[in-house]
Amino acid sequence: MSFNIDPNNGVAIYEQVARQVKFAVAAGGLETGDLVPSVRELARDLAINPNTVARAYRELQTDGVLETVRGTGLSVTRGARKRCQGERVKLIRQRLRQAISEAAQSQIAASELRELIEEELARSESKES
Amino acid sequence: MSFNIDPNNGVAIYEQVARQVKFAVAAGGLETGDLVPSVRELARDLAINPNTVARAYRELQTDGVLETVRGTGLSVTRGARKRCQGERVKLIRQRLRQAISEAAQSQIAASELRELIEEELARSESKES
Amino acid sequence: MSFNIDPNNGVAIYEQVARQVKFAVAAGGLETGDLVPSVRELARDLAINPNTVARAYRELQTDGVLETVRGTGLSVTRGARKRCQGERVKLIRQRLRQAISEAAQSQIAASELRELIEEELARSESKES
Amino acid sequence: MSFNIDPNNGVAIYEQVARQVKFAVAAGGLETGDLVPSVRELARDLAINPNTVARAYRELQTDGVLETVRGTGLSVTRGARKRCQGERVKLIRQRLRQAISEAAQSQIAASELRELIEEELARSESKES
DNA sequence: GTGGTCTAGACCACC
DNA sequence: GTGGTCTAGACCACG
Repeated sequence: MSFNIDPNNGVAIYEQVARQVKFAVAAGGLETGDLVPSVRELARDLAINPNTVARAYRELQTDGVLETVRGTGLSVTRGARKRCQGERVKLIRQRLRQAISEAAQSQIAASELRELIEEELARSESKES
Repeated sequence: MSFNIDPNNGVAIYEQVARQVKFAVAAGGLETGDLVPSVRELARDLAINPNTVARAYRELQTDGVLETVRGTGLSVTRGARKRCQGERVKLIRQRLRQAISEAAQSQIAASELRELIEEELARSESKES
Repeated sequence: MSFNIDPNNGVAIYEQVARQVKFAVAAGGLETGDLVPSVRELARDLAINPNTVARAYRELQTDGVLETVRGTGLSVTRGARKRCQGERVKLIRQRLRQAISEAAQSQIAASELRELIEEELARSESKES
Repeated sequence: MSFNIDPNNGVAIYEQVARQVKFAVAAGGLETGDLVPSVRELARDLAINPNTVARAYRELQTDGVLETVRGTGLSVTRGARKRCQGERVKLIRQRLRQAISEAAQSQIAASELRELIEEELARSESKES
């Protein structure tokens, strides 16, 4: 359950946090009743402001993924896993669809698109390592 | 050269305008020396704020796609087509980079990502035909 | 559409703001497409922090009551009125549920509770007239 | 003297405990000189934090309902019953008044309010059984 | 001008 | 210790 935040990828930080919690729930890393890291702890770990974490957690509450346990923390709800599982791939599909649509508008063929994604994959892998 | 604007697709309106001009140039719909519609006219046609069109045209001037013709309007520059054709790929790269970054956060491996893009490509092709 | 805020009535300020907007929509004081006061303006008028207003408006967006009009402001959505009229009852239901739960803890029977509510209804009616 | 705790009804748990002790005293379930369960025992029975019970008992001491008996525990004071009897209905009245006031703001008529409370009563009864 | 995001720091109730 | 709320002030993109 180690999150990584990219502050410059266009997606709001609180949104990145919320997503990664959802993905952890979907993957089983967080199960029903588990407590998520405290606002302050996660903020410290990710080197971001506690309010930003709080906002992510608030969003997860309204999405029915987390619920408060008074004076204790925030725990994963019963139906959370099911709710989260759909989202993982769905999000990426959306992005890819957008990219493909824009590529089509620019008259870029599928073969060229495949080359581009291979180049970008290679680029990101070299960056990670 | 009929543009369509989607005010809620996440992309800034001025950006959508600028792109579609660039695509028109890249595709040959607008050739060297052609005049683009006046700010007021295009704003009226697209039902958007003239400032927004002005900003798009300003961006296109900065990018060397358009140039002012004194007392006449804005025309497509000589090197514009070539320049726009390169831009074409740049935007897609950006999108793909974003998708890859998000996929990594969702713990989606490169192989799975390749599968997804193949699925989405197939999907878009079937939709076109 | 004049709001009044009571900072010490136990209900969060942002919640009071959100409710009063909802009630205004439900009552027809704000119609589809109307722009709500800007974050800064309302904050000034109510003498509260702009972030607090922003939070109320954000809640109203996730509730589907408001939507952003880029660079312009926030407008009332199409289905908002209907949605708000439903919310109206929902809020009261919540309150009643709370009262019933407390009554049960005090071992107050349903019949006694009915009597109490009749008394209080009579009391409020006499007060109004 | 079996208490029931609803951790999500908006009322603080220690407050729920304190109230139910008061109601037990008012109803005669606890008489002058009776010892209340120890902090640890009650905490175990209700599956809540001992600190929470301790806080409830502290409040009851401040309210003059309980007093310490050295080396023994906490016992019900002499004047406690009379003191507690007034409170039972008072709290519910407060809640109902609040609900009625909010209903009025939302333009919900008395008749509709009666329907709502009947529905909620039915709902809570079905839930109990 | 508009909303959106983030940071910083404070206070509160609750466990 | 926990989350919830509020304030203050900054920066950004957009129209």
